[in-house]
Amino acid sequence: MGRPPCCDKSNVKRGLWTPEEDAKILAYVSNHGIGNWTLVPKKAGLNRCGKSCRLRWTNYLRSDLKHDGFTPQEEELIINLHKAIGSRWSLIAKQLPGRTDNDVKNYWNTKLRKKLSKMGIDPVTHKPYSQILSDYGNISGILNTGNQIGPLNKNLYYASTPKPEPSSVLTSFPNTNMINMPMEFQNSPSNENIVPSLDFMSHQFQQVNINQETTQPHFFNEATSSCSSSSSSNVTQLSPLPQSYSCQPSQVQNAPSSSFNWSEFLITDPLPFPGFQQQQDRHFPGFSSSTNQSTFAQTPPLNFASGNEYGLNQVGQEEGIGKFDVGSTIGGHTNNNRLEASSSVSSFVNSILDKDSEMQAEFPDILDESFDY
DNA sequence: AACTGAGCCAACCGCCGAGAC
DNA sequence: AGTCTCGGCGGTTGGCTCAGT
Repeated sequence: MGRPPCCDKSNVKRGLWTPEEDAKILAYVSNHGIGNWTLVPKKAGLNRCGKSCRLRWTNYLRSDLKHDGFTPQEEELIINLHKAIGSRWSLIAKQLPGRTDNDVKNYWNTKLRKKLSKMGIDPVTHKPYSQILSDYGNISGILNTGNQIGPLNKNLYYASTPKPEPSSVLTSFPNTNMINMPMEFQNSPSNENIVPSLDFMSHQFQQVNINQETTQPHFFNEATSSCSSSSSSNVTQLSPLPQSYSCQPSQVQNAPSSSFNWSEFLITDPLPFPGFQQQQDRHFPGFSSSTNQSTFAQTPPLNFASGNEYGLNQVGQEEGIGKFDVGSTIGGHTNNNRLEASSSVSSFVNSILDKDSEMQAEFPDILDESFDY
Protein backbone atom coordinates (compact mmCIF):
# COMPACT_ATOMS: atom_id res chain seq x y z
CA MET A 1 0.00 0.00 0.00
CA GLY A 2 1.21 3.52 -0.65
CA ARG A 3 4.08 4.60 -2.80
CA PRO A 4 7.48 3.02 -2.80
CA PRO A 5 10.18 4.95 -0.93
CA CYS A 6 11.96 7.60 -2.93
CA CYS A 7 15.42 6.37 -2.05
CA ASP A 8 17.39 4.12 0.23
CA LYS A 9 18.40 6.68 2.79
CA SER A 10 21.17 4.51 4.18
CA ASN A 11 22.92 4.36 0.82
CA VAL A 12 22.72 7.95 -0.38
CA LYS A 13 25.47 10.49 -0.09
CA ARG A 14 25.04 13.29 2.38
CA GLY A 15 26.87 16.47 3.23
CA LEU A 16 28.28 19.16 1.03
CA TRP A 17 27.65 19.09 -2.67
CA THR A 18 30.51 18.94 -5.13
CA PRO A 19 30.66 21.04 -8.31
CA GLU A 20 30.22 17.83 -10.29
CA GLU A 21 26.99 17.04 -8.49
CA ASP A 22 25.78 20.57 -8.99
CA ALA A 23 26.55 20.29 -12.69
CA LYS A 24 24.52 17.10 -12.94
CA ILE A 25 21.48 18.72 -11.38
CA LEU A 26 21.82 21.80 -13.54
CA ALA A 27 22.14 19.69 -16.65
CA TYR A 28 19.14 17.60 -15.70
CA VAL A 29 16.94 20.57 -14.90
CA SER A 30 17.92 22.41 -18.04
CA ASN A 31 16.91 19.39 -20.09
CA HIS A 32 13.85 18.19 -18.22
CA GLY A 33 12.77 21.02 -15.99
CA ILE A 34 11.74 20.54 -12.40
CA GLY A 35 9.11 17.98 -11.66
CA ASN A 36 9.27 14.77 -9.71
CA TRP A 37 12.32 15.16 -7.52
CA THR A 38 12.37 11.53 -6.55
CA LEU A 39 13.30 10.70 -10.13
CA VAL A 40 16.04 13.30 -10.36
CA PRO A 41 18.84 11.38 -8.60
CA LYS A 42 18.40 8.32 -10.78
CA LYS A 43 17.98 10.21 -14.04
CA ALA A 44 20.75 12.68 -13.27
CA GLY A 45 23.15 10.01 -12.08
CA LEU A 46 23.35 11.23 -8.51
CA ASN A 47 23.64 9.17 -5.37
CA ARG A 48 21.52 11.59 -3.43
CA CYS A 49 18.05 11.62 -1.95
CA GLY A 50 15.48 13.40 -4.08
CA LYS A 51 14.63 15.64 -1.22
CA SER A 52 18.26 16.64 -0.92
CA CYS A 53 18.36 17.41 -4.65
CA ARG A 54 15.29 19.59 -4.34
CA LEU A 55 16.80 21.54 -1.47
CA ARG A 56 20.07 22.01 -3.31
CA TRP A 57 18.21 23.36 -6.30
CA THR A 58 15.80 25.62 -4.46
CA ASN A 59 18.34 27.01 -2.03
CA TYR A 60 21.41 27.34 -4.20
CA LEU A 61 21.29 26.38 -7.85
CA ARG A 62 18.24 28.25 -9.08
CA SER A 63 19.24 30.83 -11.64
CA ASP A 64 17.06 33.54 -10.14
CA LEU A 65 18.77 33.49 -6.78
CA LYS A 66 20.89 36.31 -5.47
CA HIS A 67 24.10 35.28 -3.81
CA ASP A 68 25.24 38.70 -2.69
CA GLY A 69 24.65 40.29 0.66
CA PHE A 70 21.34 41.61 1.87
CA THR A 71 20.69 45.27 1.17
CA PRO A 72 19.50 47.67 3.88
CA GLN A 73 16.16 47.71 2.10
CA GLU A 74 15.83 43.97 2.27
CA GLU A 75 17.00 44.04 5.85
CA GLU A 76 14.29 46.38 6.96
CA LEU A 77 11.65 44.54 5.01
CA ILE A 78 12.59 41.33 6.76
CA ILE A 79 12.32 43.03 10.11
CA ASN A 80 8.95 44.53 9.34
CA LEU A 81 7.57 41.30 7.96
CA HIS A 82 8.88 39.34 10.89
CA LYS A 83 7.22 41.81 13.16
CA ALA A 84 3.95 41.30 11.33
CA ILE A 85 3.89 37.57 10.70
CA GLY A 86 6.64 36.07 12.80
CA SER A 87 8.99 33.41 11.56
CA ARG A 88 7.08 32.50 8.43
CA TRP A 89 10.28 32.49 6.45
CA SER A 90 8.78 31.23 3.26
CA LEU A 91 6.21 34.01 3.26
CA ILE A 92 8.86 36.58 4.01
CA ALA A 93 11.13 35.20 1.30
CA LYS A 94 8.34 35.53 -1.24
CA GLN A 95 8.52 39.27 -0.75
CA LEU A 96 12.23 39.28 -1.48
CA PRO A 97 12.99 38.34 -5.07
CA GLY A 98 16.02 36.13 -5.34
CA ARG A 99 16.06 35.13 -1.70
CA THR A 100 15.10 31.79 -0.23
CA ASP A 101 13.50 31.07 3.07
CA ASN A 102 16.78 29.55 4.16
CA ASP A 103 18.63 32.74 3.25
CA VAL A 104 16.21 34.88 5.17
CA LYS A 105 16.17 32.57 8.14
CA ASN A 106 19.96 32.46 8.33
CA TYR A 107 20.26 36.19 7.96
CA TRP A 108 17.74 36.74 10.69
CA ASN A 109 19.38 34.34 13.08
CA THR A 110 22.92 35.54 12.49
CA LYS A 111 22.49 39.25 11.98
CA LEU A 112 19.13 40.84 12.48
CA ARG A 113 18.20 39.25 15.75
CA LYS A 114 21.40 40.44 17.34
CA LYS A 115 21.08 43.81 15.74
CA LEU A 116 17.63 44.40 17.20
CA SER A 117 18.71 43.11 20.55
CA LYS A 118 21.60 45.54 20.66
CA MET A 119 19.13 48.30 19.89
CA GLY A 120 17.11 47.34 22.93
CA ILE A 121 14.32 45.76 20.92
CA ASP A 122 13.17 42.27 21.64
CA PRO A 123 13.44 40.45 18.29
CA VAL A 124 10.57 38.14 19.13
CA THR A 125 7.95 40.64 20.14
CA HIS A 126 9.59 43.64 18.42
CA LYS A 127 8.92 45.65 21.51
CA PRO A 128 11.43 47.60 23.57
CA TYR A 129 12.72 45.60 26.45
CA SER A 130 11.66 48.32 28.82
CA GLN A 131 8.07 47.99 27.68
CA ILE A 132 8.12 44.25 28.03
CA LEU A 133 9.29 44.63 31.57
CA SER A 134 6.55 47.12 32.22
CA ASP A 135 3.82 45.06 30.60
CA TYR A 136 4.92 41.89 32.22
CA GLY A 137 5.15 43.45 35.63
CA ASN A 138 1.71 44.97 35.33
CA ILE A 139 0.07 41.75 34.22
CA SER A 140 1.87 39.72 36.80
CA GLY A 141 0.83 42.16 39.49
CA ILE A 142 -2.79 41.85 38.49
CA LEU A 143 -2.97 38.15 38.10
CA ASN A 144 -0.42 36.89 40.55
CA THR A 145 -2.08 34.02 42.31
CA GLY A 146 0.95 32.80 44.10
CA ASN A 147 2.07 30.20 41.63
CA GLN A 148 5.76 30.54 41.08
CA ILE A 149 6.46 28.74 37.92
CA GLY A 150 8.72 30.01 35.21
CA PRO A 151 8.08 29.55 31.53
CA LEU A 152 11.71 29.04 30.72
CA ASN A 153 13.94 26.43 32.14
CA LYS A 154 17.49 26.54 33.20
CA ASN A 155 18.87 24.55 30.33
CA LEU A 156 17.28 26.82 27.82
CA TYR A 157 18.61 29.82 29.57
CA TYR A 158 22.13 28.53 29.72
CA ALA A 159 22.01 27.37 26.14
CA SER A 160 20.85 30.69 24.85
CA THR A 161 22.45 33.24 27.09
CA PRO A 162 25.86 34.62 26.30
CA LYS A 163 28.34 34.62 29.12
CA PRO A 164 27.86 37.75 31.20
CA GLU A 165 30.37 40.41 30.53
CA PRO A 166 32.80 40.80 33.42
CA SER A 167 32.13 44.50 33.39
CA SER A 168 28.39 44.16 33.66
CA VAL A 169 26.75 46.19 36.31
CA LEU A 170 25.25 44.35 39.20
CA THR A 171 21.59 45.12 39.38
CA SER A 172 18.45 43.27 40.23
CA PHE A 173 15.29 42.59 38.37
CA PRO A 174 13.36 45.80 38.10
CA ASN A 175 10.23 43.91 38.88
CA THR A 176 10.48 40.68 40.71
CA ASN A 177 6.92 39.83 39.80
CA MET A 178 8.15 38.66 36.47
CA ILE A 179 9.57 35.58 38.05
CA ASN A 180 6.26 34.74 39.63
CA MET A 181 4.11 34.74 36.59
CA PRO A 182 0.89 32.93 37.36
CA MET A 183 0.41 29.67 35.67
CA GLU A 184 -2.97 30.58 34.29
CA PHE A 185 -1.51 33.46 32.44
CA GLN A 186 1.48 31.60 31.15
CA ASN A 187 -0.74 29.17 29.41
CA SER A 188 -2.92 31.63 27.65
CA PRO A 189 -1.97 32.01 24.02
CA SER A 190 -3.14 35.58 24.14
CA ASN A 191 -0.27 36.29 26.40
CA GLU A 192 2.31 36.02 23.69
CA ASN A 193 2.87 39.72 23.52
CA ILE A 194 3.54 39.91 27.19
CA VAL A 195 5.50 36.84 28.13
CA PRO A 196 9.14 37.80 28.00
CA SER A 197 10.76 36.22 25.03
CA LEU A 198 13.88 34.18 25.19
CA ASP A 199 15.78 36.95 23.50
CA PHE A 200 14.43 39.37 26.00
CA MET A 201 15.48 37.22 28.90
CA SER A 202 18.86 36.79 27.34
CA HIS A 203 19.21 40.50 26.94
CA GLN A 204 17.97 41.12 30.43
CA PHE A 205 20.55 38.85 31.92
CA GLN A 206 23.29 40.50 30.01
CA GLN A 207 22.51 43.54 32.10
CA VAL A 208 22.80 41.60 35.30
CA ASN A 209 25.97 40.22 36.72
CA ILE A 210 24.54 36.98 37.87
CA ASN A 211 26.15 34.89 40.49
CA GLN A 212 24.71 31.62 39.34
CA GLU A 213 25.11 30.02 42.73
CA THR A 214 23.61 32.66 44.93
CA THR A 215 21.61 35.28 43.15
CA GLN A 216 20.02 33.66 40.17
CA PRO A 217 16.29 33.85 40.60
CA HIS A 218 14.39 30.63 40.94
CA PHE A 219 12.72 31.54 37.70
CA PHE A 220 15.44 29.57 35.98
CA ASN A 221 16.24 27.06 38.60
CA GLU A 222 12.91 25.70 39.49
CA ALA A 223 11.96 23.76 36.48
CA THR A 224 13.34 20.62 35.03
CA SER A 225 12.63 19.62 31.52
CA SER A 226 11.92 16.72 29.31
CA CYS A 227 12.03 18.82 26.24
CA SER A 228 14.47 21.32 24.97
CA SER A 229 12.80 24.45 26.07
CA SER A 230 10.24 24.07 28.75
CA SER A 231 9.87 22.96 32.25
CA SER A 232 8.29 19.87 33.62
CA SER A 233 5.49 19.65 36.13
CA ASN A 234 2.31 21.39 35.23
CA VAL A 235 3.72 24.53 33.79
CA THR A 236 4.48 23.70 30.25
CA GLN A 237 2.05 21.03 29.46
CA LEU A 238 0.87 23.44 26.88
CA SER A 239 3.15 26.27 26.14
CA PRO A 240 2.00 29.73 25.16
CA LEU A 241 5.46 30.61 24.02
CA PRO A 242 6.28 31.08 20.38
CA GLN A 243 6.82 27.98 18.36
CA SER A 244 10.53 28.40 18.32
CA TYR A 245 10.84 27.47 21.94
CA SER A 246 7.76 25.54 22.80
CA CYS A 247 7.34 21.85 23.36
CA GLN A 248 5.53 19.84 20.78
CA PRO A 249 2.26 18.50 22.15
CA SER A 250 3.52 14.97 21.61
CA GLN A 251 6.28 15.65 24.07
CA VAL A 252 3.88 16.32 26.87
CA GLN A 253 4.18 13.53 29.36
CA ASN A 254 1.86 14.38 32.19
CA ALA A 255 -1.68 15.56 32.20
CA PRO A 256 -2.31 18.74 34.11
CA SER A 257 -3.50 18.15 37.59
CA SER A 258 -5.72 21.17 37.43
CA SER A 259 -9.28 20.89 36.27
CA PHE A 260 -8.55 23.77 33.99
CA ASN A 261 -9.11 22.72 30.41
CA TRP A 262 -5.84 23.69 28.76
CA SER A 263 -6.80 22.19 25.47
CA GLU A 264 -9.19 25.04 24.93
CA PHE A 265 -6.18 27.26 24.56
CA LEU A 266 -4.34 25.18 22.04
CA ILE A 267 -4.09 26.58 18.60
CA THR A 268 -2.41 24.78 15.80
CA ASP A 269 -1.13 27.95 14.24
CA PRO A 270 0.46 30.04 16.94
CA LEU A 271 -1.28 33.29 16.30
CA PRO A 272 -1.48 36.10 17.03
CA PHE A 273 1.68 37.45 15.56
CA PRO A 274 3.49 39.94 17.65
CA GLY A 275 2.82 43.35 16.35
CA PHE A 276 0.11 42.48 13.92
CA GLN A 277 -2.46 44.50 15.78
CA GLN A 278 -0.10 47.44 15.79
CA GLN A 279 0.36 47.07 12.08
CA GLN A 280 -3.37 47.11 11.60
CA ASP A 281 -3.78 50.15 13.74
CA ARG A 282 -0.88 51.98 12.20
CA HIS A 283 -1.86 51.47 8.63
CA PHE A 284 -5.61 51.37 8.99
CA PRO A 285 -6.78 53.81 11.60
CA GLY A 286 -10.03 52.54 12.95
CA PHE A 287 -9.35 49.02 11.85
CA SER A 288 -10.32 46.97 14.85
CA SER A 289 -9.93 43.35 15.64
CA SER A 290 -13.55 42.83 14.89
CA THR A 291 -13.31 44.33 11.44
CA ASN A 292 -14.68 41.91 8.94
CA GLN A 293 -12.95 40.84 5.79
CA SER A 294 -14.99 42.94 3.45
CA THR A 295 -13.94 46.01 5.32
CA PHE A 296 -10.39 44.83 5.22
CA ALA A 297 -10.53 44.37 1.50
CA GLN A 298 -11.45 48.01 1.06
CA THR A 299 -8.55 49.32 3.05
CA PRO A 300 -5.45 50.77 1.49
CA PRO A 301 -2.57 48.42 0.76
CA LEU A 302 -0.30 47.46 3.57
CA ASN A 303 3.21 48.56 3.10
CA PHE A 304 5.38 47.04 5.76
CA ALA A 305 8.36 48.86 4.41
CA SER A 306 7.00 52.30 4.98
CA GLY A 307 8.10 52.62 8.56
CA ASN A 308 11.58 53.27 9.75
CA GLU A 309 11.06 52.83 13.42
CA TYR A 310 14.25 50.86 13.93
CA GLY A 311 16.43 53.65 12.71
CA LEU A 312 17.59 51.67 9.73
CA ASN A 313 17.92 52.95 6.23
CA GLN A 314 14.70 53.81 4.53
CA VAL A 315 13.39 51.16 2.26
CA GLY A 316 13.67 51.88 -1.43
CA GLN A 317 10.04 52.27 -2.17
CA GLU A 318 10.81 53.77 -5.51
CA GLU A 319 11.92 50.32 -6.56
CA GLY A 320 8.79 48.71 -5.29
CA ILE A 321 10.74 46.72 -2.77
CA GLY A 322 8.73 45.84 0.25
CA LYS A 323 5.22 46.11 -1.04
CA PHE A 324 3.50 43.54 1.03
CA ASP A 325 0.31 44.33 -0.72
CA VAL A 326 -2.22 42.43 1.26
CA GLY A 327 -5.00 44.87 0.56
CA SER A 328 -4.55 44.77 -3.15
CA THR A 329 -4.46 41.02 -3.22
CA ILE A 330 -7.62 40.60 -1.26
CA GLY A 331 -9.39 43.44 -2.91
CA GLY A 332 -8.23 42.49 -6.36
CA HIS A 333 -6.43 45.77 -7.07
CA THR A 334 -2.90 44.84 -7.91
CA ASN A 335 -0.54 47.64 -8.67
CA ASN A 336 2.72 45.83 -8.25
CA ASN A 337 3.00 42.62 -10.17
CA ARG A 338 6.55 41.92 -9.16
CA LEU A 339 5.90 41.71 -5.52
CA GLU A 340 2.26 40.96 -5.37
CA ALA A 341 1.34 38.93 -2.33
CA SER A 342 0.40 35.37 -3.06
CA SER A 343 -3.03 33.95 -2.46
CA SER A 344 -1.58 32.00 0.39
CA VAL A 345 -0.68 35.25 2.01
CA SER A 346 -4.19 36.62 1.71
CA SER A 347 -5.74 33.49 3.10
CA PHE A 348 -3.17 33.63 5.78
CA VAL A 349 -4.27 37.13 6.65
CA ASN A 350 -7.85 35.97 6.72
CA SER A 351 -6.93 33.32 9.20
CA ILE A 352 -5.25 35.97 11.30
CA LEU A 353 -8.44 37.97 11.35
CA ASP A 354 -10.50 34.95 12.28
CA LYS A 355 -8.16 34.02 15.10
CA ASP A 356 -8.02 37.57 16.23
CA SER A 357 -11.79 37.74 16.49
CA GLU A 358 -11.87 34.53 18.46
CA MET A 359 -9.20 35.74 20.79
CA GLN A 360 -10.93 39.06 21.18
CA ALA A 361 -14.10 37.32 22.25
CA GLU A 362 -12.33 35.04 24.66
CA PHE A 363 -9.89 37.47 26.23
CA PRO A 364 -11.40 40.90 25.77
CA ASP A 365 -9.64 42.46 28.70
CA ILE A 366 -6.22 41.41 27.56
CA LEU A 367 -6.57 42.09 23.87
CA ASP A 368 -8.19 45.44 24.33
CA GLU A 369 -5.02 46.66 25.92
CA SER A 370 -3.04 48.68 23.46
CA PHE A 371 0.69 48.41 23.10
CA ASP A 372 2.49 51.49 22.00
CA TYR A 373 6.06 51.50 20.78
C1' DA B 1 52.34 28.21 14.80
C1' DA B 2 48.71 26.43 17.50
C1' DC B 3 44.62 26.95 19.80
C1' DT B 4 40.01 28.78 20.75
C1' DG B 5 35.65 30.77 20.11
C1' DA B 6 32.43 33.38 17.35
C1' DG B 7 30.19 34.03 13.04
C1' DC B 8 28.28 32.21 9.17
C1' DC B 9 25.66 29.25 6.16
C1' DA B 10 24.69 24.91 3.66
C1' DA B 11 22.48 20.97 4.69
C1' DC B 12 19.84 18.01 7.44
C1' DC B 13 15.91 16.80 10.58
C1' DG B 14 11.34 16.21 11.66
C1' DC B 15 6.67 17.66 11.27
C1' DC B 16 2.54 18.42 8.53
C1' DG B 17 -1.04 18.60 4.78
C1' DA B 18 -2.14 16.88 0.38
C1' DG B 19 -2.56 13.36 -2.48
C1' DA B 20 -1.19 8.75 -4.50
C1' DC B 21 -1.92 4.04 -4.05
C1' DA C 1 -10.51 3.73 4.48
C1' DG C 2 -6.07 3.34 5.65
C1' DT C 3 -1.20 3.70 4.71
C1' DC C 4 2.41 5.82 2.79
C1' DT C 5 5.31 9.28 0.16
C1' DC C 6 5.99 13.87 -1.61
C1' DG C 7 6.74 18.50 -1.16
C1' DG C 8 6.87 22.43 1.80
C1' DC C 9 8.12 24.35 5.89
C1' DG C 10 10.57 25.99 10.26
C1' DG C 11 14.11 24.61 13.45
C1' DT C 12 18.61 22.83 14.24
C1' DT C 13 23.23 21.19 13.38
C1' DG C 14 27.89 20.50 11.47
C1' DG C 15 31.71 22.27 9.50
C1' DC C 16 34.25 25.94 7.48
C1' DT C 17 36.48 30.56 8.01
C1' DC C 18 38.56 34.05 10.48
C1' DA C 19 39.97 37.00 14.21
C1' DG C 20 42.00 37.11 18.65
C1' DT C 21 45.23 35.28 21.98
